[in-house]
Amino acid sequence: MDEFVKTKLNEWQLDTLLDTFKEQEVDEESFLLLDDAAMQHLIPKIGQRLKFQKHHKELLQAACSTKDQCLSEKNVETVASTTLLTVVLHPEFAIRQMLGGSLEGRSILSTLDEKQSITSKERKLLVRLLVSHLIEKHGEMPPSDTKIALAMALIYEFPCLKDDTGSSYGAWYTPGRKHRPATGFLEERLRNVRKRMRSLIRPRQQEPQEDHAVLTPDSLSSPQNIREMVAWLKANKYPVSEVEAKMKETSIHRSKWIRCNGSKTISEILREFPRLTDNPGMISQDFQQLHPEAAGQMFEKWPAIADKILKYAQREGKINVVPDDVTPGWNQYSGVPDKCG
DNA sequence: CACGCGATGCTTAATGCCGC
DNA sequence: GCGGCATTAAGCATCGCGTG
Repeated sequence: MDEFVKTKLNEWQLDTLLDTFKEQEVDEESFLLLDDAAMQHLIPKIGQRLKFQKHHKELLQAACSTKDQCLSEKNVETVASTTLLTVVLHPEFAIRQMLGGSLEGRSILSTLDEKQSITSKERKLLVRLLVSHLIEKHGEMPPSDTKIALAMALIYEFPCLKDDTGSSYGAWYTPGRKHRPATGFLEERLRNVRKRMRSLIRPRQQEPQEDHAVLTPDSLSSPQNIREMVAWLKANKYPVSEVEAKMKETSIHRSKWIRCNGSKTISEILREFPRLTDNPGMISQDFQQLHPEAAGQMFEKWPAIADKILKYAQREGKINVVPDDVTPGWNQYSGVPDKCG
């Protein structure tokens, strides 16, 4: 333990923790890197821990806001121990790595490096890439600390992206206060992503009957008939013509079943309807039944939208991996594009 | 009660698509 | 290429909920 840690603990009236910090060899560098898990380990008493967390957070924020001053004075060494932490604290927010993973990201990186500025179009793209990464790592509702960390990491990496708000990153993320919601490019993008996700899910959950109130194959069949057909389909792969006919008749039932109580995993779906994958054309037949007006477009645009669907499925935990190359013949997970393959 | 935070809805601007 | 239309995103305001 060094002088910095002693001073801080005394300052924060948490000197009873001195022994623990000394025992755990917490020095200035590791002090600044302490995360929630480490704090929990070091400070088992909740009251003390909360006080510590509060002061620790303030210290980090103060360090960041003074960073620019420090940089302008070329006092790099001072900066190293106080402001680099914002990036080190959240190693997943290595901005260059995050952007370097895509062609557009690399283009933005070179623009920022060369011109020290970006256009509004590039800024939007940058926000999309960062938020996509954020959602991938932390879900749709990342805590505000995480969003602050991302914004801080961004302006640390590219000081030209600083704004004239007090924090220098307020344009990218500003936590909510005084009855005002959080804002900033990152927050706004997150909000839009959430809005779109929910609008995709909600109508299906709320109005499954209304959607297909028209006469459709299985609206003409009794529930008993449907159950019988589903049971038959579980046990029989042949004759193919009969499988296709029964799959067609049960398409609406299947769609409702998949969507009821949230949604099903792919393995659940395939357990209930194994013919979806082992009989080519069944999924596209379902889609044709459910959305006849869009089936053609779906087929034509499949290569472009497959990747989006897979990424969404991965994020929702429906599948574990996303193949690099989604070809029209792909049917490893659900057989969705089997019309093509 | 004040505050932080997220949800929602609205307006406006930007962008994409399509037919000519 | 251009104009009209539809869709999407950004920005803002308001509301509700949980917490201290």
